[in-house]
Amino acid sequence: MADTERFDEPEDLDADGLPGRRRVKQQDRTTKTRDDILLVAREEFAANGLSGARVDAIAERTRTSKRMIYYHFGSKEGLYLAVLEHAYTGIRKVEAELRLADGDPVEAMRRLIGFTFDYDEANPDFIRLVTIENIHRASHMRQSSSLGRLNVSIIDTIAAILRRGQETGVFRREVDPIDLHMLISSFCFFRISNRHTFGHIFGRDLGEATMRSRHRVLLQDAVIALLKDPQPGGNEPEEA
Amino acid sequence: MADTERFDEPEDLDADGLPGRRRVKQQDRTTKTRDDILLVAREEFAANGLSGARVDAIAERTRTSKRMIYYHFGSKEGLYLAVLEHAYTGIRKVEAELRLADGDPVEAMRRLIGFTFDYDEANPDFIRLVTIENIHRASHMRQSSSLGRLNVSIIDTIAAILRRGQETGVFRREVDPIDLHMLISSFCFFRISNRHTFGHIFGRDLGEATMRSRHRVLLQDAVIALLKDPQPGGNEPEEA
DNA sequence: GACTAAACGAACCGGTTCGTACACTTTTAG
DNA sequence: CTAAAAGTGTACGAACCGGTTCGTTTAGTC
Repeated sequence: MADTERFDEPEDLDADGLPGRRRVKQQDRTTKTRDDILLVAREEFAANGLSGARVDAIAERTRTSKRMIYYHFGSKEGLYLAVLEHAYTGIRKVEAELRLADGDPVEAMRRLIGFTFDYDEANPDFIRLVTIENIHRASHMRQSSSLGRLNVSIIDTIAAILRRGQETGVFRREVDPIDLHMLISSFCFFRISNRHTFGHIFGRDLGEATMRSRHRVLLQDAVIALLKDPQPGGNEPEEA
Repeated sequence: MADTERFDEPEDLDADGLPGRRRVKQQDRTTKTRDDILLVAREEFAANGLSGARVDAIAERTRTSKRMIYYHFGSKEGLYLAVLEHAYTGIRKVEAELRLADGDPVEAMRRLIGFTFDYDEANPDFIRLVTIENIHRASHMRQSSSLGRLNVSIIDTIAAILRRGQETGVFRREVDPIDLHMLISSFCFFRISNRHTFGHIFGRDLGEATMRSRHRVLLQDAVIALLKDPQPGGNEPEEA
């Protein structure tokens, strides 16, 4: 016993009054080990998917052993979930640091789009993890309490920019912030997630720098054009 | 022998001069068997990914046996590739039937977007297969000769609409047709591919009908607004 | 009816993979 | 200092799974 039931969080912040200065070192080392495993596991899961990933392969590339993976994370799925949570926590933290409340709404919106674009570009592993989780119909994500708690500040940021733009009069169309976030995200995400099939079919390397900057501006322009457009959505005639 | 090297296409159109009318029935049955396997395999692969899919599971749900899968397709990967080719052939065929050359460019563009939107919505399994193939970095796709031959008529269609719009003067911006296709596709694709994670995080059911039609119009409006917009792409100031 | 080749089924094999038992060391608490 | 608790490595088991072997049935040909 004491072998199982260890995973799922540190939980050992000296409960009693005494400081337990000694414990810090151990705690520190444990965190290091966990993080080391987490990093390698992220790569492995991102590269091969959940069932494609090999626990042994992860263990080999870690400075610890497979035994430790099960000690800390309980199971392959437990490890996967931890990786997923870790990745999401990462982006949420960065998103929360966005400070775009002031200044020209158009410029702020361009910035925000540029940020999302760059983040996805810089974090293909995160994109892959999300993709994989979708293949599994977000079933692991749903089991996670920590992922449920995370609030998504980027929506508030978008909403704020939108409101200011409407007050100023530059944005003449009302758009749901989440819808807009989806419009932005989808393009940024797709560029990374589908780069291989899309690139192959159309004979393009989506990683190329010139294309990257062209796409970045394209998305920004499209969103701005949409927001400035007064037209409340035209009808298309039904099937001829 | 004669056991391997059977897969990869019918190839048995009576080589000699004799008609071989009888053969038709047999050929027919073979096609039925193959298609039966292909259908079940598509579901299994779409549901569980390449390594997650179980050949035994596919065999069980087929009216034939595992033996037949290997008889017809050679290997698990061979089967997967066949499924992928089949799926791509499907959409290419439908795309080629689009007739949008005439009429109002704006209306034609709305139609085209609506078509892509609806196709993705109606074929989640296809979306999943593409997703899975991207996880594997399109490595199987690259091995396929049949997928290389397929030309993508939708790009020509887009280009034609764009040209007409520019001639008419309604479209004031020049956009690369493939870029535009990507902008359209990404949104339609994302709505399906990421519906689970996105839905969970934002507490939304992306399958809901009201949201579906709202998103459909949103994308159409965004693209049209972009195309009408004369501005050749504004700069965003660098990091403050 | 005799013959051939394709279509098929059951049982099986060998390698892989997740997870664990056991034995051992290190750290922390009293 | 001592005992409990936490951390660690090795080696292995049991299930699983892709792929094959071998033999049988069916369809078509002469």
